[in-house]
Amino acid sequence: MTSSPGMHCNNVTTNQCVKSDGMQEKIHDQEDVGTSGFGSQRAGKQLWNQHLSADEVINTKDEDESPETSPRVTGSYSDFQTSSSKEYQARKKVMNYFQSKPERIELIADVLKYELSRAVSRSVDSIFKSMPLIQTNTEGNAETDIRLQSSVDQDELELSCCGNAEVQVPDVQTEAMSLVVLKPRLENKFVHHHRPQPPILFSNHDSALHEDQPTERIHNTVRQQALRCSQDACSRVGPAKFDTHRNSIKVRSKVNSRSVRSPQTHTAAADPMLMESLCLPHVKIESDCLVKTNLYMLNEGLTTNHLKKAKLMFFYTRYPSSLVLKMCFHDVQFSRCITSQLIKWFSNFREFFYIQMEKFARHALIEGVSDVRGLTVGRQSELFRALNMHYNKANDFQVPDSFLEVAEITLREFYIYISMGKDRDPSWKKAIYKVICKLDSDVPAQFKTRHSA
DNA sequence: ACACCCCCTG
DNA sequence: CAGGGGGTGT
Repeated sequence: MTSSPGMHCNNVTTNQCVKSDGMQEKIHDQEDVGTSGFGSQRAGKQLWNQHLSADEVINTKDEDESPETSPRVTGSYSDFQTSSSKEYQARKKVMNYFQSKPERIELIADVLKYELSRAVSRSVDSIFKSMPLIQTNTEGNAETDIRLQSSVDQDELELSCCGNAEVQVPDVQTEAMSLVVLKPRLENKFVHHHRPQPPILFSNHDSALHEDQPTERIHNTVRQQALRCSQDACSRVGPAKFDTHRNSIKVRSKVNSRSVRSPQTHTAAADPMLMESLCLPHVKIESDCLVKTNLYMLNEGLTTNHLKKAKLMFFYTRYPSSLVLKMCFHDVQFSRCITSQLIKWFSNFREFFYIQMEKFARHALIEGVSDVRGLTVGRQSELFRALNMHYNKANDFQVPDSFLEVAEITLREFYIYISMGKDRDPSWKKAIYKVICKLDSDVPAQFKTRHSA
């Protein structure tokens, strides 16, 4: 009962911060956009309380019923000091009284033990509840006051019971703050499109976090996440992926990936073994959820959504470089196998593309088209419909004009070569490929942002 | 040796 | 779309 509670508090708090930050990416599809911060906060608290053990529920109740230790909405640090001072004076009188009654010393000792135990429990809980709000909520609303008061309370506790005032909350807050602040701003490319851009729901976590998401929602969702993890995110990945050894590795690779955050590692913070050692049931649940969510966010395999995205990319690039692929699929843990698979996909796309071109070129020759200028590829053309059906089956993506131009050029190339009888050369298509590969255009940034990756 | 591509096949 | 063979370039 010396420094270990304080250390635990700190580690737990750090875990919580990393966790809430790490969860951000899959948050927004689970939140009602119209939910106010306060309402959301309340909902989160309710969910959070469902994780409390019976003892903790009792403590929470006591907290509400004990005015001398309960944080007040309108309270301030000076108020706290004043009340603390009064409390001390009162206790001093009581102690003086009991000094003359030795038989009651044991009783008062028990009472004090109970109070201390309760304060520790409540303080640990208050750290969890207050951290994200302390970081970023600059508005002096009631919620903030409550959280700050809890923080002060907790700080006081650690100063008195841990004897090591340097490790405390401010450092943890600073670290957590850095995680939030360092998150790169997302560019909202979609607003520039003249047509309601299809949501581009490509990948497993296409529901990426909106940049200016209120902290309350992040905070709140961490708790909801803890509840849902066994049904939702966890079900997206195979159960075999969660052995303890891999957990720490995957978490670290997540942090170090081209991901939201700074390259700093939080090994201790993300170490599930450490969190399990804390013997806090709700922390354990969230540690599992954190690990699984991280796995969930960094795919080890390509999904059908990745395939859809790749097909749409084909409208811009027929021969994507590895770099482009990595930029557009940075939610995937790249390996030789993944790269090969992506390359193979585009190879298959090209194959279909060229087959269609050859087919329609020959068809045009048979139909007696005598001038290449008569060969066009419009959006109403049969050729385009065939291509669109293959690469954009849902027809929810606005195919760029540049693709129509490339298709037209390709069709004419095939037509010319065939009409000249060059298709007798076994490698006659190579010359066409050489032309077409130079017609790639840049993949729009929206394919490279976290919204789509 | 390796990466990448095309072609063929199922 | 994936697997595999064969070709080409570095």
